[in-house]
Amino acid sequence: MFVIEIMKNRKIPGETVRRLPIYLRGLLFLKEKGQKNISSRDLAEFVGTYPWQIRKDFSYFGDFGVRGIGYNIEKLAREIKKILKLHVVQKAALVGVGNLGSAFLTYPGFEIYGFNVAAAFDVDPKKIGRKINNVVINNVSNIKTLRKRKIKLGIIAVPRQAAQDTADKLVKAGITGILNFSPCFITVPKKVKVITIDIAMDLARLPYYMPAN
Amino acid sequence: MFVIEIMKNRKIPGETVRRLPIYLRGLLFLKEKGQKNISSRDLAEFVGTYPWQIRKDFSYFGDFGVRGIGYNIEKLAREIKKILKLHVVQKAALVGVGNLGSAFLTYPGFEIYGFNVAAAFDVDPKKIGRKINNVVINNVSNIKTLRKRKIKLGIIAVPRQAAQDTADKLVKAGITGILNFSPCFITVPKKVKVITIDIAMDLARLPYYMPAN
DNA sequence: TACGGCTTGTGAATGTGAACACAAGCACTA
DNA sequence: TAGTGCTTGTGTTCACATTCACAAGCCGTA
Repeated sequence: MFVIEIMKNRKIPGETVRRLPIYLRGLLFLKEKGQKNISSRDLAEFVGTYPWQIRKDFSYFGDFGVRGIGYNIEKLAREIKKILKLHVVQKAALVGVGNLGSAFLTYPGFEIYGFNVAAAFDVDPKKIGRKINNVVINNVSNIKTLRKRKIKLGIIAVPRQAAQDTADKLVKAGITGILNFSPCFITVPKKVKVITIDIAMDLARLPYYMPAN
Repeated sequence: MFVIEIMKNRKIPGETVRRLPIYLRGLLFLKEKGQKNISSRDLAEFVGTYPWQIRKDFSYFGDFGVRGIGYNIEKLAREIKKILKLHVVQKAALVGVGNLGSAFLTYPGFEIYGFNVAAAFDVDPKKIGRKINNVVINNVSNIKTLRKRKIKLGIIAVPRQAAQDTADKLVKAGITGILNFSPCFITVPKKVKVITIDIAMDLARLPYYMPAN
């Protein structure tokens, strides 16, 4: 039997994928500070988890560390970016330029992951044509242009009652990933991945954990 | 042996608590529409989960349904609110009135869960004194007034480098629950519950699930 | 009161992820 | 080359969450 393990072919836990951006965020910060290497113990403390969790997570993708030394910060960040497909600039389209939507157009946090909010849409004629952070707000009827522009990522920040319709339009325009900020469940074809963030909903489970007085 | 089960005394899975606001959101919507009862099957389809999941989740807290009929929407919503301690108005304080923070002050979604953003703080003298949605923006140095006002819930929307300091101040002011929008891990005493939402981070795991082309 | 149709509530089985504990392996020193 | 100190990578164990399958129970009807 001459079996050579070319690739680690195990199934990746969803929880591991969820944590990768957390690690990346921490690593990029540490790299900025000029640090070269870090042990799983120190990284764990920094990002708020446990060393074994970190080592296990990385072990699904390859041997990124050096025994006795730890992980090379720059190399590890590069590897995670590759896994998450963030090694190329990811263009995203925003639909709904209300208070929340506007905030996203100027939000500085997207950049570190290599995101670029490259298009914005709204239905309000008063907003259309205006420019926020160098992005011109377009009429929603032009969503279909996303296909030509090869934008695959959509951000929904419209009122709830318009969310499903917006999702349908985005899917028709060739979007395959949606970040949904509307407080509702939306239905999409299986090939499209949706992540919903309901801001109030996360707040809503906080009191449960708080002492009565 | 005359043992009467007064309360269901089992340990509640964290995942169940995480889902309760989802159910509540759906139920309040259906109630608005005038619907009286709903089966676990229909509710599951509406909120994007499975009937057995819903039944199991509720079973930790009591017998809320009626066999053969389903759940009374109004009663169930009331029960969930009680479990989540949302049956009384929960006042929250916002720290950081930038683009994102301003959006929260006008965000309509908090209301349905019974939240009231009752105070806002910033460091920028230009913003202090201004009023957004009937809330006067206060100097951060006045955070300590939260204790007197019995506000127990804090929302952090400041730049990353100020996040930990803000959290410390909130804790000192008696806050016991924090919703953190800054893209970093913050350390607090064990009695304080923190939920961190990093908007870009959720976006960051989307490309992983998207087809290469 | 008995029966049929329907839906809940839940023990048990299955699946998934977290935590552990330790062998493997690198750097450095002598 | 052998030894020491340190940190990774991972098989195994343990804990938690999902899914199943079905008995229990309500309602309407006759």
